Parts: sequence; C-alpha cells; structure tokens
Amino acid sequence: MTNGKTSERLYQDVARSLVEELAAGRFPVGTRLPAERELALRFDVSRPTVREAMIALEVQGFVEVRLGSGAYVLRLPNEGDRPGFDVSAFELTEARLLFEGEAAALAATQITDEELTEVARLVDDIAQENNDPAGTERADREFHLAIARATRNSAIYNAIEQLWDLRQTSPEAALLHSKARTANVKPVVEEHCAVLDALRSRDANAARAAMRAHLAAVLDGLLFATEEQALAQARRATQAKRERYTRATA
Amino acid sequence: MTNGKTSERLYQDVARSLVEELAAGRFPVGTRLPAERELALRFDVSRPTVREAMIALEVQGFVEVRLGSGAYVLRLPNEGDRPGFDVSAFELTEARLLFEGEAAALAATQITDEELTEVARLVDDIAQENNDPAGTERADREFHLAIARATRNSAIYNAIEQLWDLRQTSPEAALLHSKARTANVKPVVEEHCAVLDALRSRDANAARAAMRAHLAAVLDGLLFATEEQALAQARRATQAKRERYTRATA
DNA sequence: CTCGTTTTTTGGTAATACCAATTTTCAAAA
DNA sequence: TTTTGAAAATTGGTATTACCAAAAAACGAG
Repeated sequence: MTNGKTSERLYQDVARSLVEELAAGRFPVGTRLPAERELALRFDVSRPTVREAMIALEVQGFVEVRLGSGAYVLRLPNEGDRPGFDVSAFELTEARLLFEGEAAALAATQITDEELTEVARLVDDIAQENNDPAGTERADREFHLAIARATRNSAIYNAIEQLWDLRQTSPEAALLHSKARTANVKPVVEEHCAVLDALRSRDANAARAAMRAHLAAVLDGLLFATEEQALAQARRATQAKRERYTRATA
Repeated sequence: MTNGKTSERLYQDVARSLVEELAAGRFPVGTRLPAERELALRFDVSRPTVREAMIALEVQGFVEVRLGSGAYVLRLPNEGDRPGFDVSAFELTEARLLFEGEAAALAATQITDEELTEVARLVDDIAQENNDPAGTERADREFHLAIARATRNSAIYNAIEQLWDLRQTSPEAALLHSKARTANVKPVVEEHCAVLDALRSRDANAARAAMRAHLAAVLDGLLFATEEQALAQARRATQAKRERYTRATA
C-alpha cells in the first residue's frame, strides 16, 4: 500500500510498514494500533499474517498486546532498530578498545581468585587451539567475556557481549576479523597474558593499558588485512582511518 | 511437556520451551529444528501458534527459517536473552560512567561545529524544561546521545543508546532515576555545560573527566535517593556500594 | 553410478470459526 | 439526572482446514 518494497515474507512487510508508521509518529506512545482485522483489510493480508507481524513488534518491545483491548505502543523505534544497521570491523574494534579497556580496569578491582584461574585457563585454551580457527574465536570470546563478567556489572557485561554478537551481523566484518586473526595468533596470546598479569596484580591502570594495547594491535591487524586486498583508492581511505584510530588510541 | 509453566500466551510458552532447549544444547548451531507440524503435535498446539513462536525466535535472531527446508539454528541464547534480566540503576550508571566517559573523549576529537551547536542547544533545552520531568528526561537523553553520535562510531552510539533503553526495562530503576533527578536539575545543567566546554576546546581528557564527574554526581544522587527510603540493613549495603563506586571513579 | 524426474516434506498464506476478555452501549433504577 | 448493571459489540487468542510454492528426498532411467 504505502510501500512497494516486498520481501520474501509477508509478515515482514507488514511489520516493516508498521515500524515505519511508528517512526513517522503516526502512533504516539500509549496509543492503540488499529485492530488486527482492520489491519488485515488495510494491508490486504490474512489475519494470521497480521498476527505474525504483531508478534514481531511485540518481541522487539514496540507494542504491548492486551487481550480484548488491542495493541498499545510502548516505545518508538530508534536508530539501532532500523534495518541496514551494520557496523564495520573498525568501528566494532574501536568500541571494544574503549569499553573493554574500562571494563578491564574495573575488573582488576573486583576479580576473585577463582575468576583469575578461569581467565588463565582461557588464555591457555586459545594457545592450544591455534590450529582450529573456530575454536580460537570461541576461546577468544570467552576470555573477553570472562573479564567483563568479573566487573560484577550486568550492564557492562551485556553491552560487551552484544558488541561481540554484532560481529556476526555483518558477514564482511566476520570474514575480515577471522582473516586478521589467523596471522596474529601468537601475539594475541602474549597480549592476553599481559592483561592477565595486570588483573593478577589488581592494577586497574595496567589492566586498562594492556587491554587497550591488545585491541590496538587487533585494530592494526584489521588495517593490514584490509590493505592487503585494497586498491590504491581504498588505501587512501585506510590511511585516513589509521590516522584517526591512532589518534584515538594515544 | 518439559515445563509446566504457563503464561497468558501460548506462543510464548512454545518459544520459551524452544529457547530452553536451545540453551540446553539440544539443537546445536546449524542444525534444523523439527518441522512446524511436528512441533504442533509435540506441544499440542495448532500450527499457527507454532509459527508465532517461530517468528519470535526468528526476530530474536535465534533461527533462520528457510522456505521448504526448515528452521535452522543461527545462535544460542546467552545471558542477556534469558528472562529476569534487569540491571540495577547503579550498574547502569556505572556502565554509563565508564562508556560515556570514553565516548566523550573520542567525540572531542571528532565533533564538528554543527554538532557543537546542536549539543549546546540541548543543554539549553534541559535548562528550559526544568518543570516538566518527562521533557527533562528526554532532553537529557538527547544530550548524551548527541555526544555518542559525534564519535562517528555506530557501534559506540548503539551501545550507549541501548544502555539508555535498559532504564525502561526495569520499573524500579526508572522510578529511582526520576526521583534522583528531580532534586538535582541545576547541578546537571552545570555539569552538562562543563562537558560542552571540554568538547568545544577539543580536549579529550577534559571531556572524559567532565563526563565522568557528571555521571559520578548522578551516581551520588542515586545513592542518596536510595538512602532516603532505606532501612538500616539496606544502608550497610549502600555503604559498600559507595565504597566500590568511588573506588571505580577514582 | 549418475543424472533427471517424480514424490514427499516443509514452510507461506488464506479463510473460517469459536472462545474469552474487554470495552462500549444503553436501558433500568435510584 | 446520575448511577448502575446487564447486554451487545469489539478485540485478541486459538484451532482447523486447505492449498500453494519451494526445497529435499526418493526413485527410476540411462
């Protein structure tokens, strides 16, 4: 109706149209959406399809469905909810550098001996599985998440975990990450050891510095991996990025 | 079947059961879930209900449904996906202190003149609407998000935005926040001004310090608001928290 | 054993019906 | 007139059935 874009699934079209109407301010927070039967007529689909779209909105926290009453707007979509949201590997690693650096600093003041042995075990894990790329990735993730968990702050842990999940949302980013990792397995282990040592001594500043150094190295690996397959035109853009990220790291 | 818990909505029961089976490792990543018709038999519900549950899983990124083939596991549920996840106002503000501090530092090196005027306008906004609590909250949020946007890093912006959204997930936390704010409107404006000045001078360290000072003050306000209504027993816990957070801030 | 066709399985959607909770309507009663 | 309360209409919740299209599996010809 209002939009010609058609995806494979009808309920996605309906849900997307409704989200667009929400974003456009058509239905302010607290107001009631049209009835399912009415929406079925408006979109020219069956009621089960409208219900499927409704559940998609409900799961995303946009609306609350009340039996016998209707669907009421809970919140409006914001940037992150819009489609086409994928972060580059650079943005992702920059964010991790800043956030995980602070998380490591906080973790250094909170970590228990048990958690230290757990982190140490994960450092060994990544050293062992240097053959299997999938195992290495998993061990790396667990290492970083264990430190985030040691902050005893679920908001911090959740945010960092979501940054790792973001890697999967973009195939190119995931590929770039794995490519950048293969060449730098041994340095990664050493950098992880440095972080572990700082945590052991409960030195917040050292932990922050070690974590930032590690992720700065990852960032360098990404830049190198990009350059390897880049044209001269892309090389200029990379150079600009390098300037920016080295500035941010300093 | 495996679980007796029953909520208002059937599709939620089915979806929850499936998520539990995923978390239990019953269906590894990449494997196919049973067919919709089979699940309908297993859960003793109709196929539309199974489909609704399937869409809930799909929206949450757990499975990918392929026409004519089946539903395949994309990722396993993690901590943040489990129910009962709500962060305390303290955790949330501590996370913001660390993350937004770094974001402000990065923003100071990236912000444009146009964005500076935008941030300045938002500082005025919160000063104007010091009567309307809802308007104050909105202006406050926009101020912080504008700074996050100035980092030019969508991963950072998204993470900070989600921290703000987390506030709404817990009614108690939202109430505590609004209560803590009402008393401290004028100091907030001054602290925002300090952040703005640091951004204007493109001083990353000053921006980080100003933002951390602001959020440390918010944290203090939260502790005060908690104490006001706390019993002696709760007071001891608060004291422990104060020690911890002041340590983290130092 | 390989390749192409047929059959079966599986998801996608529609249509209909009925129930339960809520909301609205409206008439009876105070 | 206002209030109250029951009846009617609205709305979501679920089940049933049916049919289509795409994919996968089975199968048969070569």
